[in-house]
Amino acid sequence: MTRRIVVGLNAVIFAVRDEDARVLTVDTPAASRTRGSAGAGLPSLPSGPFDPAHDRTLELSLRSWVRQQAGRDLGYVEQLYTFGDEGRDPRERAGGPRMLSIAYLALTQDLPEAEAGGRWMSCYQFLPWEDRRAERLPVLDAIRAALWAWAAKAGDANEQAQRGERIEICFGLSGAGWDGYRVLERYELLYGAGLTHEAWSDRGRSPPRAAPLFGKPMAYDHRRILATGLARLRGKLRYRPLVFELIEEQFTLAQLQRVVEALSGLRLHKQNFRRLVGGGGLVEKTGRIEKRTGGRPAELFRFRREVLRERRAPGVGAL
Amino acid sequence: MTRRIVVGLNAVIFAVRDEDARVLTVDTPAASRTRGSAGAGLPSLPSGPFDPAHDRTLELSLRSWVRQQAGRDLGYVEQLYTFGDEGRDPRERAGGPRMLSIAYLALTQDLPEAEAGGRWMSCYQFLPWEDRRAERLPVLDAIRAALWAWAAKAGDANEQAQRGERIEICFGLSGAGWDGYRVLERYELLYGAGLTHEAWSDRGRSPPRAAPLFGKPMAYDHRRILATGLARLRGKLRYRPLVFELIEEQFTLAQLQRVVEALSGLRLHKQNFRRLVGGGGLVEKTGRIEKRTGGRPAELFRFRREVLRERRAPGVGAL
DNA sequence: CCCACTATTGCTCGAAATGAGTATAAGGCC
DNA sequence: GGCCTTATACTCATTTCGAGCAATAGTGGG
Repeated sequence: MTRRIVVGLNAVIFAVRDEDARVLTVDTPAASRTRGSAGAGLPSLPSGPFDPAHDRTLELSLRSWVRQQAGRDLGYVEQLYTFGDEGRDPRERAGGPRMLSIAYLALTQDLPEAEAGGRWMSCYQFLPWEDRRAERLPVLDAIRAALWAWAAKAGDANEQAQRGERIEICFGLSGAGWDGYRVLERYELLYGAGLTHEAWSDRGRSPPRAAPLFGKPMAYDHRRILATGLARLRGKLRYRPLVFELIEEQFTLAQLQRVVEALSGLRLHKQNFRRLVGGGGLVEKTGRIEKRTGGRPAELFRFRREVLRERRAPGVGAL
Repeated sequence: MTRRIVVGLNAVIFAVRDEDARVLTVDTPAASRTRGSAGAGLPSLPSGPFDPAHDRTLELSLRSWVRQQAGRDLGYVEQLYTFGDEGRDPRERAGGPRMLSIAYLALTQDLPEAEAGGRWMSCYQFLPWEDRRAERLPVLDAIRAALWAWAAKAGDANEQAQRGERIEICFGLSGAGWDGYRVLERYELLYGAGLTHEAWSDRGRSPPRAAPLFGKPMAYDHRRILATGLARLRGKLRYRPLVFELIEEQFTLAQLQRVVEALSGLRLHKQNFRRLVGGGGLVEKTGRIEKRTGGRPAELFRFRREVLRERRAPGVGAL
């Protein structure tokens, strides 16, 4: 009845560079590696303790240890989700305390080359199926094949149909098409179908030979947390001007578009994007010009703050 | 460093009856009343302990004590937010443990007359400015007046402008109009302006005489949690078919519309609503007829599950 | 049986947003 | 200058959205 609870804070910190959505990772301390993946130094999300004696609020606590570890202040921060399933951290097993993690989403624009073993890695190494900017994505075909095989293995016809429906909705095979927002649902579907490393290592087993496993694994349930963060970010991009937290103060429309594409994992129609952000009042000209475009020089824009008063849902909607 | 943490679970349980959005409340145990409001038996949200020794997941924990207290199973449940600010629970003060609350949103359709002191209360008793179904809302004028007075009291002109902008955005005075989603922002603005009971009682003070205070108070920070829940519900209504968790299996379009109106706090154009849900494939005819309408009998509809495959964001969008 | 009343249902119409395409402008580079 | 590249300006058909008009099918009163 009086098992101890330890509360940790996790941060999913996003940045964009070189047309790539990146997340800050750290090396997992060897002492706390998961069993099934022992020896593999898996990346994990930055995390720190919540100290109930000193931290006045959860967010301040997060900001303070990130400042200490990364040597810089976070800009935009919002709470994501609290993860508390039994067994999500192997340190619980040996009669240890129950581990809760409160995850936060954070956005930053310049990438400080992180100290203390931190590394900026592309999100899409961990969730490769989420990047649909390329014309053809071989990994998606492989995933679909593996998922259909899993659906076919279901016990009764009813469950087969249910699995099929989930696959269609999650991976955009039905009339609705691909929904960039369903990042977490897709990860959980793959996990449930035994198509991620974590699905096996969490149960202390090693995957069957020749089993297809998709994406690089992370330690603990951190890939799930990353998926939660990316889903939230993509969702909110539609109706809040979050992009501007991730880009310099002045930018060309092409730069802005590339950042949005990197985050949404989709290619956008250039002229319509320009109409959307320009006509929608989301950005305004600065009058200055950027010449290093390779073609015609581009005008520099900045975020137009007044849009917050004018539009109900100022974002790059309809991804 | 080793202050104890107690984790509690809160539930914001919504239901709709008599064209009114209701939330399940319980009487606050006298032992743990807040100082400033001592004597007033304030309603609070149902809450229960999270027992790290026995509860495998947070959601199962929530479901189990709700089942015990209310004698029934919850349907739709989703995690809302984790509240952990110092001082949000007066039990922390006497050197007690740090209190964290993980809040959940739950939806249910039939209202069991709750046992154990539970009562279904209209949300809009606590957040009266959120119900804009009536033509003219005196409370809104009073709120605006009080907020402008607060803005005028700001130190420098810069802060005055900032306050003014927040007021305009939150209360729909600018071009963007009213955004039903910003429930929490509005509550926090009022709280910050000292226009709620809790703003004073949290600091152990009593409000100045003749200070306008809006909405019924709840215990602790539960009104903030309620606002968080209502915001989430309204937001999600737009792109997920959550309404159907709150209504009987078969319903007329007018009934459905009244439920949506109760939740969104807005009046909707009848014919367009019908087009939205019918044409959008969200509902389908059952063939049966409801005669007790007072006018022309109405057809009965049901939720059309296939819409999940067909549309990316099946909801009653654009409230 | 006709009529007033009520609420449902079907339809129209213009404004606005959306998706996709064509054309033109302004740099660098050979 | 001619060519390549990218930015920017317009066009056009389609869909969606907001708002109103009209017809329909019941009830209850005289």
